[in-house]
Amino acid sequence: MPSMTSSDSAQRQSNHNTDVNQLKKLKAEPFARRQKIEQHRKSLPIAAVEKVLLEEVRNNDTLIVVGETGSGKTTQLPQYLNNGGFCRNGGIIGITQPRRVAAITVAKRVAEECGVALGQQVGYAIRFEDVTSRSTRIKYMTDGLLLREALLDSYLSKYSVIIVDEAHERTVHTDVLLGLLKTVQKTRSQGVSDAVNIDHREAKNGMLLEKHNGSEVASILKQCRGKKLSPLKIIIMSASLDARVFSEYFGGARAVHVQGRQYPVDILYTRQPETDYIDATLITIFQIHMEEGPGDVLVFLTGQEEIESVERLVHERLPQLSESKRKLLTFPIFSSLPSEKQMKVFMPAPVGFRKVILATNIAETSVTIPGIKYVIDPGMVKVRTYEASTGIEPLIIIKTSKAQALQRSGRAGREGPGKCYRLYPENEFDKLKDSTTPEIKRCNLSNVILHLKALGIDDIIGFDFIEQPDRIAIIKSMELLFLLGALTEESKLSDPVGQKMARLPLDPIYSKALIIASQFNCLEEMLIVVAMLSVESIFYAPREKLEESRIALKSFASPEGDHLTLLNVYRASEEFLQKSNLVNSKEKAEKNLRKWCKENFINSRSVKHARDIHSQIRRNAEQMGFHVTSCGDDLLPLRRCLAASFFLNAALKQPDGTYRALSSGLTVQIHPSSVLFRMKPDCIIFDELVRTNHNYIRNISRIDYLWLAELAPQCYALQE
DNA sequence: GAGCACTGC
Repeated sequence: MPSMTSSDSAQRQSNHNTDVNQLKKLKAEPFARRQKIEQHRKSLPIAAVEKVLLEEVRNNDTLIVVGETGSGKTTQLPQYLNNGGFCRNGGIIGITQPRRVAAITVAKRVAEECGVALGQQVGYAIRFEDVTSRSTRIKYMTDGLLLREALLDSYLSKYSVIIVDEAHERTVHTDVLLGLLKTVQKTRSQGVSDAVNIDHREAKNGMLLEKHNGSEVASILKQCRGKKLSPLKIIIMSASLDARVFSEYFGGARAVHVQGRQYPVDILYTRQPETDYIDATLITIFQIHMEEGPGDVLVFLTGQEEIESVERLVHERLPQLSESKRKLLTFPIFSSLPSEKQMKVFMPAPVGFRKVILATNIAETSVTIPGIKYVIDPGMVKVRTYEASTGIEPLIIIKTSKAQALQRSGRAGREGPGKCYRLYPENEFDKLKDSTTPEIKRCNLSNVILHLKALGIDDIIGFDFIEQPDRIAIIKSMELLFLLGALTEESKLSDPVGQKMARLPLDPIYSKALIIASQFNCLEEMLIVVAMLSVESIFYAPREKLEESRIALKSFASPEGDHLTLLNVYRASEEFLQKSNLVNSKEKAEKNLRKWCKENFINSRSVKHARDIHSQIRRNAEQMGFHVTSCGDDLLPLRRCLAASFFLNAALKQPDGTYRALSSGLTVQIHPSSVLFRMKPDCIIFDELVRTNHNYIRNISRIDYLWLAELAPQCYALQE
């Protein structure tokens, strides 16, 4: 699957200025192609109900659209609304997606269907990338991005319609957005009288913004005071057959069902429950290979370890088959797999060969692999959970939900009729939960709370969520925010600390670290550390090259800990890139950087991501008036700032070499990947606590015990 | 002396 690069986006941005050329190109476009697009649009199931849909949207403020895969709802409905006059008076139709790739690919498709250049009437916006312009009327975006926009414009006043797509996935962002939209819709329909009440908060946000963006804020304020806000239309789109939850949440909103277009998939169950689903998976793979016609196989497993062991077992058993039957190739895919290896699943198998794709959940929604005819679903999934009492978020393996099983089997019917092998008996299916527990019920809520508070929503427990999060989880997260100084004793967002933390797109602890660092002249360094902590693992150590990777790591290692080590890695990569830039083109320099990363056992995707985050938060920090200064060679202030922000994650060495986490009282161990694994300093702070065989802490720095009482007196007092 | 699903700002 083609991935976006920043150079792509730069090119697209420059396209905005070449309308004339675009027009010429469009005029020259073959008539046949346009006709083909029109034909395709008319053939979609949703086309049959275009008039009904427009009528329903005109007559109702909120509408639920239930459409299965292939209905065309995501690409067509916004076009219908645009043609139906819903963008009159300059209103924008916003469509939110849970994933970035979806926002990009759908926007591209719709721009093509409309015959316009991407970024003009049709565009998209995701983090780090805004491909929209003043003329954009249909805007695809991630739901998280719209939530961010709401912090600057709490009425979402530029949108006439907001469509929340894939609402059935129930991500945290979707759930918070639904709650917000409900409030915004109410306020906007009440019009100008109530708007005045919120002006106070607008003004407060405005204060923060004025330094860099006074005109934008002024215009929002003017909009709110001067004119009556137009009502907001909300459309919730879901693929789940049960629209009731959404309908009830929006006061009995009407629901329209749109036919999907999928090929039939035969569902096969086992007669008996399987005791070992890995073994059952293997048997099924070979059964399909020996007995079924051509077509590739997609197997859903829970994680990297399972994928690698199934792959090994398949190759062990393959030689037992007759030579003509050995034409079977396996391809693993999971998110942490380097992208060049991920790409391989998209390549067609050589003639006569059958591809077996061993995938995690990534193949459920995030990537669509062509050629799949058979799906093997053992019915298990690995999910992150949240323990409010300890704050740990352990990963556990559980049974899938019915909705998930349906989603998986649907992967076999995209190009023709298919088969799905569920490795459990049919009566087990009936016992599965209808849908997956919404993320908001199993995650840390500190960011959600910070966000809602910044939107002026103070009563979190009383907030009208579509599904209420755990009361205890809310209270725990509020406690954390209070200890970080983001909330006052009255649970109000503090000014300026809480206000500033809410504006940064980071974990609250990281935001706090930036605020403290700005006061101790080491913001330059902290911006790098926080960016590096925000991405997936920076180092990778393939089993076969363990020793080599260890030597590579040593050249960056700091005796003070992992935070300074990450700083060293970032600086080394920057230095390499700058030197390379002097003698190479930008593309060549980036390619060289990837090579440098590989040689040093560093994940180049993570470094790229960290650089993007770094430039974003650096800009944010400057906009908020922070002084980005460096502490130079003396990194003591940086370590003190780490202690002052990560004080809740402090741990003390015990006589047996394990550590005691001070706030939770848990016994923890330094993860073997840490540079401090052997050093074992007396007092440390850590970034993260993960539970596997032990309670492991990761990303650790040595600190002085006395700093805790000095820098976090709200938590620690010196004992006599 | 270890292995962590997937997203997102």
